[in-house]
Amino acid sequence: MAKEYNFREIEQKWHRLWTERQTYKIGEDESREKFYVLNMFPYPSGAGLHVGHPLGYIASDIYARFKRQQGFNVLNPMGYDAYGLPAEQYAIQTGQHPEKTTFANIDRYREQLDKIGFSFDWDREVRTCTPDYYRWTQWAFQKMYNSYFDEALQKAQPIEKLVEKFKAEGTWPADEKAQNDLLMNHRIAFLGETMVNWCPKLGTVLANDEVVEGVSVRGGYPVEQKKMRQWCLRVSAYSQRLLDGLDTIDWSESIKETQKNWIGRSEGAEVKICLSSNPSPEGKGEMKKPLPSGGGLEEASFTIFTTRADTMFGVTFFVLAPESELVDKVTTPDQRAAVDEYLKYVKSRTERERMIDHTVTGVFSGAYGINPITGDRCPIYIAEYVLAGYGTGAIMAVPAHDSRDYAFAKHFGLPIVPLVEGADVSEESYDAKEGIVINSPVSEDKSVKYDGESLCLNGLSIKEAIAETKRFVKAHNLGRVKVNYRLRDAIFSRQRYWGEPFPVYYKNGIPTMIPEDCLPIELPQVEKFLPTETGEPPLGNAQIWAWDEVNRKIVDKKLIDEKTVFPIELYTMPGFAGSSAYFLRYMDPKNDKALVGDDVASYWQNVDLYVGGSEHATGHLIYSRFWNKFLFDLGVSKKDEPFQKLVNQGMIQGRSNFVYRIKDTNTFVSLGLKDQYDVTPIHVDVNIVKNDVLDLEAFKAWSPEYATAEFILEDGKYICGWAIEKMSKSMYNVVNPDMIVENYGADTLRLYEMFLGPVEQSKPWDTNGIDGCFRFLKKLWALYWDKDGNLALTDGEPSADSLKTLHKLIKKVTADIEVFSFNTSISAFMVAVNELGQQKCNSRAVLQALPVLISPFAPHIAEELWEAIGGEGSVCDAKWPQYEEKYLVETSVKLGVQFNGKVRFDMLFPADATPEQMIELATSAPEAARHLEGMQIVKTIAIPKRIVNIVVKPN
RNA sequence: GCCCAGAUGGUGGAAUUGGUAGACACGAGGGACUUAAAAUCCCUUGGCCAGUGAUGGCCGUACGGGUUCGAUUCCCGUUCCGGGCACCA
Repeated sequence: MAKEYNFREIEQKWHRLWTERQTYKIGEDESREKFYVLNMFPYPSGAGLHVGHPLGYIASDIYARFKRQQGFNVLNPMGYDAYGLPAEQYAIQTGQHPEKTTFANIDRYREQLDKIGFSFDWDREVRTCTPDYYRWTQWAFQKMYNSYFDEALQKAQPIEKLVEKFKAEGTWPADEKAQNDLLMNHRIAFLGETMVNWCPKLGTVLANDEVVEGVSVRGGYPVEQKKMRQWCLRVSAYSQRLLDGLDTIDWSESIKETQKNWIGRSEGAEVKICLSSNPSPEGKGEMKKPLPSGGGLEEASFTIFTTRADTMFGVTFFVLAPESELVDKVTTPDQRAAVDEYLKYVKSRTERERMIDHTVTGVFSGAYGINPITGDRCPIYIAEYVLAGYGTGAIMAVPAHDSRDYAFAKHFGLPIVPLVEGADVSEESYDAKEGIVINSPVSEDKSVKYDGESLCLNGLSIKEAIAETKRFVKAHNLGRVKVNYRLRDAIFSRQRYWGEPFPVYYKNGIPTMIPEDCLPIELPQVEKFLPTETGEPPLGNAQIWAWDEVNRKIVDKKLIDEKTVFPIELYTMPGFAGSSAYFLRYMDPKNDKALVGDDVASYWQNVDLYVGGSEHATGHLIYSRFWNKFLFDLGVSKKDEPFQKLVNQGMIQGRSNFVYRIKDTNTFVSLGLKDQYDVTPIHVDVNIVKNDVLDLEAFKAWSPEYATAEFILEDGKYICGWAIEKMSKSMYNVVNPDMIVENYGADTLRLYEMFLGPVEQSKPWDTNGIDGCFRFLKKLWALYWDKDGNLALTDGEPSADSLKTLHKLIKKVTADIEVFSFNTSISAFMVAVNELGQQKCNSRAVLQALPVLISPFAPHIAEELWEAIGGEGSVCDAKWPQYEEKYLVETSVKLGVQFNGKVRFDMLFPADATPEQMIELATSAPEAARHLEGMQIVKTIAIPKRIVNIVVKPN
């Protein structure tokens, strides 16, 4: 009896031995080069792992094991993102305390992860909800509170430096409240009264990336705008560095693009527009003199932002955002009623309506502004298509070259002046930034002179015209060059229970940091942790939640006297707080003196390879880059960018199966025959379907409703229909990795997840092909044993074929792992194992290399074989083999010969043939003679080692 | 609307980055072993045409053009699917 591949026994054995021997425990080792592999850690949700979760973990584990075998000291940790909305929502849905569910879920995750055989160093596990971890989240927050962003240095600085600066400038106020307000405008973590995304259903505010199309990402509940006092992080200060950093890291173009869009840098000009003091439409020419400077100007002017400075000559009106403070100032008495009515209308519209419905609305303010370049007097409108939150909340409208301005001008019958040669603006605007400028100015007297110079852009390209206008505006003090970013500050408070408490108390309303050495401030136990629609924070229910300044501890709220005992912040931090610097904590998870020790941080530097989903592009991946840059400014983190290379694993979609019930019966008809009946498709659990064939007995047992089901079969089988859908319980298409491990083993699961296709690509989970991977492992296994179950290796000289197979494999796999092409590596293994089987190879020299090569993919079987052949230690530490070219040399090269691209045949050339010899051989070959008959050779081309082309034409 | 990525057999996907398209796997069909099943092994498998056959020919990488001796690959245009941003001036 040949020895059977008993994966259960093997996998259990090695899980035990790995734990006993601490195979995956690693430390800092200066003698070896470090490599840091990291997965985005999971939210321990209640449903447990499905087959989509391990995809990225398997990919990174393969790479980590590979790097380790290449001699690197590899850090490959895992932990849990346990605070935040998902964990809390699950607790709420199941009516349990989040602490209980979170820890139960973590245990379940751990159990599932352990079955798959990852090389995680579990001694380094972090959980964001444990006090020894979130102590450093609170610590970082306090550092941010005590820092400001120095624009000139482009880095964070201690807030004291800013105080010094204000004092030196003489702008430091005497009043403590004013001092506090002033600093609050500069702190990186600050308390701000801003419009926030308020989600009543979730009972909390949300960050911009947590809201899509006016509804919450989590749950899909409506979100409204509300002015609230909230903690914020000044992420926007880092806009330029976040943008610049993208050029230094190895991320996919699409995710960099997403971040660039999100940061939304636009370079433009701010131009000061004076109000026309002349109420009559005949007020022309009044500004044909340099702008007055100083006194009185502020009241009579506003500033617009534009990226198209070249279009100053085409301005025919100005527009203010309805929320702009200017609206009130400019509105004339006779337009007051109309404006008020319009503002009322705008207010009645939800964010969502405004986003979806783009009909043109607006109202004339009654006021006029003077275009400083042409001196023209243009009406000022108020319209909701201009946003208060971006730029200055005011624009100059150029209908000829902006589609929104165009629509507005058409609607209100305003003039449209084209400025680009050949642009036809009779039907639509010409928005492209290409062309030659005209009408700028139309005539010389339409351009205002400043210090004897007037602007003329005619004949310039648009690009040149933008630059020239910016220069002019700057030179004559009409405005300034300005860069705007779309990226907004992150709202950092949540009116929720399950998050890090803020280490802050309020002393007479002024936020004050709890001393650093008193951290962490632990989350208090409360009975009622549910959020409220009104936004009352659950921490308000905590009784022991006041700060005693003298005794430096948390005390009962009843003791609050506003003298030495003060209320503590009731909000908690959002989910992204804990996930923003966890990669640093893994380096030194047990350090109770620092987030990470300086030596340790210097050794591990940053993450070399980060693997996770692209859905975090505008959330976690922005926040953690920001957070890390801040810590870098502090000197805690050693690299400006936290994640050098990023691989985005694709989503695993569900593949649902359907049965077809004939209407009003309990009879089900197979896929191929369903069109002959009136049927209703019904989702059926994919776990009772194999290769789209329904297990009839299992189906009857699945639900009492189907116990008496009858079937119309085709070829004796019931074939199910299928569709690709989201993997979800309600579609009955969730595949649990435990079942795969149970039936095929972890090694097969690992192989199959990788074999499914490129890691980066989204694809449906389709168990149909899993047998192929299982068969491969059985064949690999069979190479090592003879009929009696004894090791079949011999020490004889391996055959040239076997050596070639082996070295081809080493070459291919080494190259493929390096570029994350795991599906093609596995294909190469399958080819190699088939070849070795056919060669009846039992040479030790060849077969001892295979366990090493396969171990990143299938570590359990690799360990077992490695042990069986007497390998030393764990296969994890076995040296990755090198291939040798000499075994790969072809004795002859098979080449295609083409005649005029139409006729071709294969022939063998000697490997060392020169191009000339190849041509000679090709043209004199008997096969060639047939094709060359009656033909004239026009041209011969020899591509070294590849192909000979002979171009012919009829004689 | 703007930006990014993509489209290859019945299916998942390969293709040394311009050089024999369809590796590998699944599924399907045929065969061997077996009382039978499972397991295992072997053969066929992009389409069409001709031939008893070995084989030969034509078409074929979403569609239409182009560059090239040669294009799945490069260029231009079109269609479709996915992702991001979106009254961002």
